[in-house]
Amino acid sequence: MRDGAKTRERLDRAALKLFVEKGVDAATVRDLAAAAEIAEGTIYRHYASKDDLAWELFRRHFTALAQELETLQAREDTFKGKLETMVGHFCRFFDQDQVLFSYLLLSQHGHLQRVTEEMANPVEVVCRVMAAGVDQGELPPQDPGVAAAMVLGLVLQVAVFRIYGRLNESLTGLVETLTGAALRAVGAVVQDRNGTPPS
Amino acid sequence: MRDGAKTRERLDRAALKLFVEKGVDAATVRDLAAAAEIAEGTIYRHYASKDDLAWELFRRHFTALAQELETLQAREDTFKGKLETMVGHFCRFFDQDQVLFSYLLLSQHGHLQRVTEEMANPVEVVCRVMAAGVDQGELPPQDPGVAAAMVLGLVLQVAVFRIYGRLNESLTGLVETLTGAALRAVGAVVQDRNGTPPS
Amino acid sequence: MRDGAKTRERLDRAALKLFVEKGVDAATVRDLAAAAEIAEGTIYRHYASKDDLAWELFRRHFTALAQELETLQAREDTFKGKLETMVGHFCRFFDQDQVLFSYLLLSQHGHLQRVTEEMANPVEVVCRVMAAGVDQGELPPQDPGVAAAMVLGLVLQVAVFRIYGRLNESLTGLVETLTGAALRAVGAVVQDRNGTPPS
Amino acid sequence: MRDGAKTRERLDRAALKLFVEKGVDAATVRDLAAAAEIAEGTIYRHYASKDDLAWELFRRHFTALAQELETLQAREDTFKGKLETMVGHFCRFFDQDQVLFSYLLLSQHGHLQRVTEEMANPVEVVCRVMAAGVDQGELPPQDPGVAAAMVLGLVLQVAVFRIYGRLNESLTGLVETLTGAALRAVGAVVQDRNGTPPS
DNA sequence: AATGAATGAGAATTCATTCAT
DNA sequence: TATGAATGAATTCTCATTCAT
Repeated sequence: MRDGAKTRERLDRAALKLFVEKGVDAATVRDLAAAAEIAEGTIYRHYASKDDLAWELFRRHFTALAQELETLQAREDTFKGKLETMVGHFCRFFDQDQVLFSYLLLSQHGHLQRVTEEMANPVEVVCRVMAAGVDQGELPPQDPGVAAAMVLGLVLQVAVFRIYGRLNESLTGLVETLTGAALRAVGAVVQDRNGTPPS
Repeated sequence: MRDGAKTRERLDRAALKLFVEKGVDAATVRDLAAAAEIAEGTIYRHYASKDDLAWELFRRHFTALAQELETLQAREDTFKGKLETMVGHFCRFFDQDQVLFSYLLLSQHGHLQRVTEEMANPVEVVCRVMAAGVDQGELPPQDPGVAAAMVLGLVLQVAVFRIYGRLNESLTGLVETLTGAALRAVGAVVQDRNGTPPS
Repeated sequence: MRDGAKTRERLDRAALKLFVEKGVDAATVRDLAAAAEIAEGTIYRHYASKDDLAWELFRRHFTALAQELETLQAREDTFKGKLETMVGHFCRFFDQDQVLFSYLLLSQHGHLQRVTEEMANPVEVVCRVMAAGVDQGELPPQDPGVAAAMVLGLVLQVAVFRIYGRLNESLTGLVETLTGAALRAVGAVVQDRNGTPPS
Repeated sequence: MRDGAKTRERLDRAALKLFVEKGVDAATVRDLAAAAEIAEGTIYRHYASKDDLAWELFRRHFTALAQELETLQAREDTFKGKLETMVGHFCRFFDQDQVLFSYLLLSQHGHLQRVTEEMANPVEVVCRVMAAGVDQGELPPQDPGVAAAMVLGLVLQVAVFRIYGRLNESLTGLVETLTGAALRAVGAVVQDRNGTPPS
């Protein structure tokens, strides 16, 4: 029982790492077992299949991220507050567990078809925040979907640049920059470049 | 003698389509041959391997896109002009050949490791435009890499939303919105939401 | 768990037999698996490739033969003794395991390029015995390489005739004939046809 | 007609060379066409199949060699004369066209099954000369098959050593050595090492 | 006769999964 | 639970041969 949990934890981390390094398809069960230092057959004590492992890792953290974003944005009253806290969370998440963040980011296209409407979904959270911002008049009238895409892309592409070594700063250090840029992009503020509102 | 060029054209289109639909790994050589209505062996008269086909398709259009962007931005004198023309090109490209655009967008993570410095690279073009904008004082001082990531992400994520059906408008119809958002994000203009400069 | 050693043994014997019957190239992996009564994939748990299997089978027994010849010749003091014991060994080897002997004999040209200087080599053993015979004055002055070739050819071609059904006697029954002929060929004895030294 | 003959000649030489270098199975039709500087399809204007080409090259020269040996030995009256002329022919053949000789020598095991009794066969010629030598009392009583094998092996293995670089002399230079060794091996002479009969 | 693109059967190999221990 | 040898279906790739030009 104890051991089972530890074994599974080792497997999960090893899988995350290999899936990011080589891609889900290219990482073989043999690779996974070797990296987790367990036997190949043991994987099937914990997951029904390799695909199930990949999906389960995605689903688990994808929904967890959605729930975290949901909780955080709900605490804030203003659109600006919600956006700031969400951008901040993305950045901290990236810095705290780049492997996991990269997995969600890079493997999403292989999993998105299986994501159902019922599942907690970070993209939906962002969309809803945008729609609310427009509804509340905190944002100029616009397609909330477009706004969500722009904000999400703005942050995630910086993560991609970081992953590929085009950028070396921590994302946490860029929170203000990104938040400011996002707010300006969606027209939430008309202000100078630094993201600080005019006094 | 049979016409090799036409055969290859059929193969290229079929491969692009299948690679986008199922992913490079999941699309089998058998699938490709069936979709292109050629024999499996014929594929190997045109490409050394399935991977070579996937890579060659990526490389060819990735560098072509870079060259197009380069040509277009060079025609413009101002940062704003360069950005507008680049965003416009992305949007038109998407609307004209969504399959090809999707291939470049979704398969990039499987190919980026093989991209060398010598290759024409759309990301580099955007980065250089940003750096020049900062140098010329058209943009507030900032990390050009971060700026490039933000602009690129802003546009590409809208394309992703479009691909996954979250958005239904043509990207061409969003050119002004995206350009305005991008300009504001990097601090190139201080203005209202619509991207029209204050009179 | 299943017994890997037995599986491998079955595979080795089946491969040896098929390789001799049809040749390495003509024997398919499917043939091998069927003959060994294992699955095709199982072959790759024991050898990296069909070629590796063929080479490993060659290498293993080629060096073993060299070591046996070396041990045997070292026990003898005279050139004549060394030659007799080596010819005897070849003949007994043939009679005891014609499949294995045939494999070494018939497949050699496909493997000889991979034989390195470091590997124990039966041909080298024979060459060294010839050189020593000349050095010790037990043999008239002559090129030891030519002498080795003649002795080796004399014995091996009889094996070839046996394999192709031109001869039906056991090689063991020909040991004295072959030894005598070999000794006379290299000028080690001047005597009558039967290999018995003049009294 | 003219051209056809030249094309075929180029193909034959290229095939011989490649078959020796890589083996019949490993040499592809593409290789052959490239080496002969003709199109792949052209090969089938001259031979029904790759196997037919390999076999035809073997058969043609195998039987030619048999006929030459037959003619030469028939000119000689004594066993010794016959053996000398045959050994001489093998050696000259080797020196004049090593590629062709090597092809016959190294590819024989892949073709011997198709050799019929009716075909002129160099091995048979040697066997018949041996049998006649025993019948005429020029040779001590012995199995002519064994004698033929020994003589043949003695000469051919020297050729093998030459092919693999263990020997550097021309075979023609070894004719006397080989003839003497062969005669002594089969008991045709009782004499010194040099192959010169006692005066 | 010659060409070389296209074919497709068949080969080697991979690898997720099963199962005896 | 854990192991890792064995499985075999599926995959990639090869290459002798065909055939339209």
